[in-house]
Amino acid sequence: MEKYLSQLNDAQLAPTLQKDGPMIVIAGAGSGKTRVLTYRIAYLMSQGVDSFNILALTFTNKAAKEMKGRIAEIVGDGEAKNLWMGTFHSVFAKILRFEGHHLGFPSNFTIYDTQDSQKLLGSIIKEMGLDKDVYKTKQVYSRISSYKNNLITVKAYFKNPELIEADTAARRPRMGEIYKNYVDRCFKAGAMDFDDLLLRTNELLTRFPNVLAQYQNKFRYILVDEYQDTNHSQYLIVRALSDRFQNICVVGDDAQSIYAFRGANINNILNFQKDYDDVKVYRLEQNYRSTKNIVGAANSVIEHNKTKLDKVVWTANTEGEKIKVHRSLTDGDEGRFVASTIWETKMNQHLPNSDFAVLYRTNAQSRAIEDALRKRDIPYRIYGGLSFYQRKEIKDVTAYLRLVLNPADEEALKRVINYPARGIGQTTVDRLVVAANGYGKSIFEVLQNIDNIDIDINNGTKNKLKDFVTLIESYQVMNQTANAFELTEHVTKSSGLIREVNKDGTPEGQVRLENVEELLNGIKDFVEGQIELADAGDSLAEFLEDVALATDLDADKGNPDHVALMTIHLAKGLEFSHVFIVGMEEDLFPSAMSMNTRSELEEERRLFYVALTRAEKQAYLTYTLSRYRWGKLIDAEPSRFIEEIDDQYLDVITPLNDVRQNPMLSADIFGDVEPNRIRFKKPVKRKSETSKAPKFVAPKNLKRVSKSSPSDNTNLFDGKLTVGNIVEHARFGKGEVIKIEGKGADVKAEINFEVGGVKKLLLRFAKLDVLG
DNA sequence: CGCACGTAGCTTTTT
DNA sequence: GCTACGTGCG
Repeated sequence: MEKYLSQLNDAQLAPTLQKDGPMIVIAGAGSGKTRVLTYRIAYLMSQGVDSFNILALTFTNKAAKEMKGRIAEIVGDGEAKNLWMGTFHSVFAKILRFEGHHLGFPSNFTIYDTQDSQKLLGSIIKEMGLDKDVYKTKQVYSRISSYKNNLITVKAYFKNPELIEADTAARRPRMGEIYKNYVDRCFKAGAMDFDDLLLRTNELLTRFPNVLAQYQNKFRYILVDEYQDTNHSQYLIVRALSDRFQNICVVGDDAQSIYAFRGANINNILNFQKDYDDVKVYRLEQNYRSTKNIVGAANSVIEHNKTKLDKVVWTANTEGEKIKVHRSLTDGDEGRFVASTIWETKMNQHLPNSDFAVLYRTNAQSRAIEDALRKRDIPYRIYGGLSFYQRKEIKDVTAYLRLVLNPADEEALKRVINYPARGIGQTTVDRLVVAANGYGKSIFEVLQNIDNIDIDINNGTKNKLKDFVTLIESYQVMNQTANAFELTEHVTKSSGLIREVNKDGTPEGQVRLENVEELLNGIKDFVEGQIELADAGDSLAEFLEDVALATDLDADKGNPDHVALMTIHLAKGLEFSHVFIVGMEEDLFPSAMSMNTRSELEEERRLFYVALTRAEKQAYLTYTLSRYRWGKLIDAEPSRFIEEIDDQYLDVITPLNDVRQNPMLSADIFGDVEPNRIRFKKPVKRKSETSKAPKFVAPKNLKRVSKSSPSDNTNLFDGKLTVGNIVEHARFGKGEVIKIEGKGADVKAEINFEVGGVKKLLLRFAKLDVLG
C-alpha cells in the first residue's frame, strides 16, 4: 500500500487517508481524482473495511470497470470483486431486482429505454384521442422525466396546482392523465424506465425503513464520482444511504457540470457542505494532464462564468504549443483539415492514431470528419450516436428475449408480434391493447386466454395469435435449460428474423445481418465470461440488463489504434494527446438552443472547458464559414468562446491565402484581413438582417396548415390564441401574445419573445383562429 | 393486412 | 439529408 500512496502528492494524500466522516473533494480537470478515488478505496480495505461494505458510484460503467481493475491490482482480484461499483442506474437496478417485490415489481422487470418509453407515450396519447402535434411524445417524455427526477409522483403532481397550471398554460392540460396512464402501463408491463430506477429506489428507501436500514448497514462507506452531475433523485438516494454512518465521500468539479439538461443539479455540489455536519473540504488544483497553455486557456474561458466554486487550477508542466485556431470554408474543408493535420502530425512525430480525438457538439457533425478520415485511410471509431443496441435489428432480437423473460413487456410484444410479418395487423393489436386495459391484464395474458374473452377478432387471426403465443412459450421452456447464447441463436433462426434481415440482399441488409451476428458473438463472450467467473446465474437476464444500461463507451472492440470521434459530453473523463474541437461556431457551440438564459450559456461554457481540458499536448479549434445543416448550406460565424480565450494562448494558423485565393470568396467578403487575427465580424450579411420583414419561424404549438414559404408572414395556422397566451417558439422559447388584430382570415397576432431577459423579438403572423 | 410512396420533422447533449 | 410515420392502393 505504501508503495502506491507514495505516488500521491500531499493534496491527493489528505483525502485518500481520511477514513471516516463526510468529505468533498473538489478536483480540477486532470488533477488525478480517479487516482484518489481508487487509492482511497484500496486504503479503506487495507484499514480493515470489508469490501462488501463499500459502494462506489461512477458516471459510466466503463469507469467503474477500470477502477475496479486498478483496485484489483493493489488488493487482489478476490477482494475487489466484492465491491459494489457502477453507475447509479446499474447499481440500483440490481437492488431493485432483489427488493422490487416490495413495490409490486417482479424481479425480472424490463428496463425501458428512451425509445420504448416514447413509443408507449405515443400510444397512450393516441388512445386518449389527443392531438399528437400538441402532445409531442418527446416533449411529454422529457416533462415526465423531469417530474420523476424531482420526485414528483403522479399523486404529487395532482396535488401541485403550479405544475398543473404550467402544463395547462403550455396547452397541455391533460399531462397529468398521460403521466398517470404511463406509470400504470409501465407497472402493468413490469417495466421501469431510466428515471424509475432512481425514483423507485427512493420510494423503496422511503416506504420501507427496514430495507433502508439494511442497505445503510451494508454500504458503510459511500463514494460518489462526478458528483456535480447528480440529479435530485440521485442526491436523495445518496443522502438516505449515508445517513447512518455519514462516511460519504463525493468527488467532482463544478466547472465540469454539463448534464443540467437531464436534471443534474449543480447545487448538489455547491451546497454539499450544508448537508452534513463537519464536512472536510479538499481541493485538487494541480493539473498533471495538460500544458501551461491549455490550462491557461481553459482557465481564461471559465472565468467568464459567474456561478462557480473558488478554485485555481495550475500546472507544473511545460508551456507547450499554443492552441491552434483554424478557419475553413465548409464542413467538408474542416474535415479535410483535421484529417491532413492528423496525418502529418502522426507521420512527423511517429504517433499512434489513438493519440488523437475529434470532439464535437452534436453527433450530426461526425459525418464530414468521418468522410475525410476514411479518404486518408486513417482508422477511426465513432463513439455514441446511435448505439449498437439501439439499432433496429438488434432491438428486434432483444425484444424477443425480453418477452421470454417478461411476457408482460408491452413494448417488446408490440415490436415483434408481427415482425417478421405473420399476418397480425395494427387493428388487431389496437383491439388487444383495449382488451388488456379493460381487463387490467397484460397483452400476453389476453393472448393466452383469447378464446375465453370477448374480443372482436376473427378466427383466422386468432389462430395466428395462438401460434405466436406457442412460439414465445417454447422459447420460455428452452430458457430453463439453455444458456443465453443457445437461446438467442435459436430465436433468431426459428422466428424468421434472420431470414427477414437477409432477404433483401442489399448492402444495408448485409450490414444488418452482420450486426445480428455481432450480437450473437457478444452474447457468446458474455456467457463464457460468466462461466469463467463461476457466476452463472440467469445469463439471459443479466445480459439484457447489461444491454439496457450499456453505454457505447463500454464496448471497446476492433482495432484499438484509432482516432476517437465523439461528442464532448461523451469525452468527459477521457484524455488525449491531441484534441480537435470542431464546429466552433455560434448557434452550434454554443448551441442555438442553449442561449436563452445565463445558466444555459454557462453550461455550454463548461462544456467547452471540458473539451479543452481533454487535451494533454495540443488543442485545435476549428470553425467554418458555412456548414451543411438539414441538407442546406448555411452561414456561420466564429464561436464567442474563441474570443473568450486570452490571446496569449492562441495561434491563428489559417493561411490567409487559402481564403483570398479561393475563387468562391471575393475579397470584399472579408474586407482587409488583418494578419494573424480572427475577424469576428459576420462574413456575409444574412437575409434576416437585410430584409424588412422579421424572419418567420413557426411557433412550436401552432400547427401549420398552409405551405407558403417561411419568409412569408401570411402563413395559415391552425391554432387557438388569445391575448396573454403563452406560445412556444421554435427558436426562442416562450413568448406572450400581446396583441391580436383583425377578423376571420386576416387576423394578425403579435408575440413578444424574451431573450435573455430582454424583450427582443416581435413576430407577426396571420390567419389564426382566435378565441375570445 | 401488406407494401410502396410521400412528407414532416429533425439536430443538443445521455443513463 | 435522413428517418419514421402516415396514407392509399392492391
